[in-house]
Amino acid sequence: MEMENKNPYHHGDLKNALIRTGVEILAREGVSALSLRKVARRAGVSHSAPYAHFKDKQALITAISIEGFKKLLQILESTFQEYKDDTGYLLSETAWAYFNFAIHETDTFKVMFSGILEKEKKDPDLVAVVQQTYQIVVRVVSICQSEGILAVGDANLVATAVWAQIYGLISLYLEGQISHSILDRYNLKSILLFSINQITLIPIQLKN
Amino acid sequence: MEMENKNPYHHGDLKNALIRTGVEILAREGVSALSLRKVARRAGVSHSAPYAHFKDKQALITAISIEGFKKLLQILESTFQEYKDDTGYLLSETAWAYFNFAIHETDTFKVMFSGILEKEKKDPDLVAVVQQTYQIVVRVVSICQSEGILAVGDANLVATAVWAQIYGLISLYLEGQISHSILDRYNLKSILLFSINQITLIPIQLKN
DNA sequence: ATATAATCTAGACAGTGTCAAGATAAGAAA
DNA sequence: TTTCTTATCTTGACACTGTCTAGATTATAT
Repeated sequence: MEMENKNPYHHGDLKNALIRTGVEILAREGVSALSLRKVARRAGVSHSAPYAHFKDKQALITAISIEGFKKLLQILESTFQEYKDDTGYLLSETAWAYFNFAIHETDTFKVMFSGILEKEKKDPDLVAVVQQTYQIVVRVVSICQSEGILAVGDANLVATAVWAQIYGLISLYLEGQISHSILDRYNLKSILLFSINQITLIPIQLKN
Repeated sequence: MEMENKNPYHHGDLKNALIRTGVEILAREGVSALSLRKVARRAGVSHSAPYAHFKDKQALITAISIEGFKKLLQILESTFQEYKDDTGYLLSETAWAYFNFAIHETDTFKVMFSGILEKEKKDPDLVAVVQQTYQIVVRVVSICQSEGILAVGDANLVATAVWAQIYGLISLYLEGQISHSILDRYNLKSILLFSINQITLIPIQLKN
């Protein structure tokens, strides 16, 4: 919670302030409440001030998206550090960390992925941080392969399959597409674990 | 391509006309171009005429969504009929049909699932058709289980896992999150097949 | 100190979703 | 048939939105 004390009547360090405000609105009021004008208003500037720092609304969203990926990256990174030697739990804990992020930062997650960001707009910073996130999955997969937990083969392909599995489950859950009969009978952790174990060669578990 | 010939100066069978127009706009100009006013304009009525038939913009989108699910349902149904006895191909062809639908009707697919439709709004008709779609997956999974292609266990859970796998891959692809190195090396069919085979007990193939 | 560039404001434009009042037609009741 | 009622559709308004232009203000560099 660092603050820029200088309150220069006319300037601040907008850009970052706008991103922060955007992230807040996203977390508090959801993706549908995220408008450029509201961000500007909330940040205490005029409605077209953001255009000095962002080409578009899309550009702001991309910046927010990057912030989200950084946070996710950090979470996955620390999970990796914690379990990189406890290989029996590595995959499941990584998946669970991913899932947790999506559950708790739902709207950020939605903005990071689905719909809003079109694939043409490949901002280099975005691409970079997405790549880093993906690389963690690849690393986890490689270790699991050498431990006999995942089938051998092109680690990139396997990583894509694993990522699709986890991401698919998260998406279906967030969109309320997982049948009630399932949600009533099992908790999320079990469902996730079961799904992952469809992919593993030997069953793995979640810690605690 | 049935048409309502009667062109009653003042009335038609709006509601269906609005849905059709919406579907068209979605297919031709994408989800971001889908506005209530444009649909109305295109259908030749005033901008608030739709409110006689739909509570909301959301309600129109839900109706369009239902239309999409019906189409998907029909595709999966006919794929099922074609391969229900050719069990070696049943799972992969179902998955491929699903994938194809998503590729060709991308924006309809996006509307059907992600983001726009909030999970609170559970229109009974929508829920019903989604259920039917899901049931096909369950049926496919059950057959694959009895053929030793998929692991035994709660068919609902396995179906969820399988669906998550396929849906996840589709989503990642549509959002451009599948790494270039993979897309360059393999074609979509192979990637899909590889992913599914991570889940099967014995390798399956795609026809032709 | 002055010129140049970055930043911010104010105002406008064409869109949007939604609501309220009223016109128009269709169907039911008399 | 004529009248009443209800569904449908139009017009106009309101508060929003993203984006653009012109001008004010400040920082930076010369």
